[in-house]
Amino acid sequence: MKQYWLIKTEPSTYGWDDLVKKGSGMWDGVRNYQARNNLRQMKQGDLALFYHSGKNPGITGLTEITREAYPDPTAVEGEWSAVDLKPVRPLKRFIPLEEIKQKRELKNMVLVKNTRLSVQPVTAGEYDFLLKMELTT
DNA sequence: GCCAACGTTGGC
DNA sequence: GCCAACGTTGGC
Repeated sequence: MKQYWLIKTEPSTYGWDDLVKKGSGMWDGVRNYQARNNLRQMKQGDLALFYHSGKNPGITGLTEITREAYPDPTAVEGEWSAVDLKPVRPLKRFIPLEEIKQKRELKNMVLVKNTRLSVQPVTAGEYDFLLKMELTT
């Protein structure tokens, strides 16, 4: 069964445009155990929503996991993991965090409940709802 | 730039 | 094993 995820990034460091420019990316540098464990759960073909944090936070695009967890080459110490992913498409419109927080259907999203987790699971219900939001204004 | 929330570290 | 101190993330 396909799983859904949400990955956060600071656009000034590495944003959607960077990923699109390169065509694919290695998701490395995760240094939080919960986030790492989520990375390790990812399967090839899983979809991950691409979220920009910082100024004007929200979801910008959709990505697909192309390589499952392997040791993070940027880790000098400790057992950390990285995955590879590629952009699928930008969302038809940017979905701001502010709007997500207003939806009753999304009030249990990890994004809302645990704002600081950088790699998090998204339920199928939440995923479907977000894709519907994408089509409305 | 501030601060709340959370994770990690280290003393005991 | 508890908890205070500290560092980091990320919304505002």
